[in-house]
Amino acid sequence: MGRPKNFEPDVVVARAMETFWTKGYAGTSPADLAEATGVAKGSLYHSFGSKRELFGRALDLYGRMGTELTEEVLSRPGTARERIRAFLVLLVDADLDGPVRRGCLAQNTVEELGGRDEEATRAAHRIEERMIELLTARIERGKLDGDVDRSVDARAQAQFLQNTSAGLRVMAKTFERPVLYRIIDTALAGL
Amino acid sequence: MGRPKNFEPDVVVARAMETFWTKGYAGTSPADLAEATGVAKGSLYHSFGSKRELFGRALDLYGRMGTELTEEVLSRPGTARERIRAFLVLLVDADLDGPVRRGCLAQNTVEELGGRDEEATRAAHRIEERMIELLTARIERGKLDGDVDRSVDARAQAQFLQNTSAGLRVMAKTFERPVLYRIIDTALAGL
DNA sequence: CGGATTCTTGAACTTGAGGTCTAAAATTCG
DNA sequence: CGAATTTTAGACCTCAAGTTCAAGAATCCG
Repeated sequence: MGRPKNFEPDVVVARAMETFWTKGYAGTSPADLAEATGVAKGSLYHSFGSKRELFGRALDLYGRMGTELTEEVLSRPGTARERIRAFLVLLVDADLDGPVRRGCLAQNTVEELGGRDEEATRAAHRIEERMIELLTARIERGKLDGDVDRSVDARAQAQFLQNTSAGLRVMAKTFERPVLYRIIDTALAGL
Repeated sequence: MGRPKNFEPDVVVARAMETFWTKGYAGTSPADLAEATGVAKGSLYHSFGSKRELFGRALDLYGRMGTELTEEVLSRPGTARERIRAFLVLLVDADLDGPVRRGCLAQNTVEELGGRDEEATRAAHRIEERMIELLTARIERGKLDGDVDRSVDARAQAQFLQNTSAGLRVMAKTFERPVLYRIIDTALAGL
């Protein structure tokens, strides 16, 4: 029944994600996507409908990958504080070690499309909310483990840490590593 | 000699700034600028050279206005902590009370043009550095006044606070006021 | 007043983005 | 094998962004 697709949709979405992440939504042209994915423009439109839809899939994938990575990093052995530091350091390092400092796709989306694309903005917001959940859970566990003081408001701390992370991902675009590391140290003083 | 301009360049730059701030660099077309400033496209090009150059002037103005406002807010009577809280609250309120949540122009510029426009990125970065200077100075003064503990590393705190501010301006695009205020409270715990 | 000079403006031009369409190619099923 | 069905590549279309320009308007100087 018909000719089979010549590409793996998941791979195409992943490559599209990389491109959007690096060049931004508006900054990515259909031609860019065709080149990045190795699939011709016509086929992309046939399979994904529009640039905007493909972006939606890419953002979705980004959220799932990010959540997964975060869970993984936070659940490794150590105190809440150690694990959260590792998490923040990872974000900074990932940005600074890459060829371009691209920050966080969800955040970039809010910045670029905020106010102009309700759905994309909400999707990005949900990703941020989920990060707060994961941080909250890790802090709660720290309380049970005894490495976090009982008086700490886990949710408030988590929101604060998400804010710190958001700041870092912007700051990482122009500031150098020692400054960013020092910010992490200062931010963790309250845990 | 020659026909006089029939507009005030400073006013045009200020209006252009508002437009870039609200719609982003790429999102602002020459037609938008003509409409916002009341000056015909051709005249704008005659006077300012290009969209990019006009943006440069706008960003410059933004930096000066921001610096001025910050100095003003930080120098009013009160402890360092009170003044810095007022400063952060002001940023959040300004964003949430406006018709659109536009964040910080300097930061938006880094997000949008980072990596693609070296000069704009550097200009925006200088604005952020200048904020750190102002915060550092205010904390140092707090130490002299006796309302900040001598053991505090003023510069590290200032960098951390700039990071918090950067985070808030992104978070303010999708999170609600109580969350943002709580983040401010948590961030100020170290002062 | 005439001319030199500088400004104003709408129209015209160029380019590339975003998207559609089609003819050819590939594959499965009967 | 051939019919039916789907994918593919890229030519093609439309539209707006960003810029330039030619023609006219206002001012100063002699």
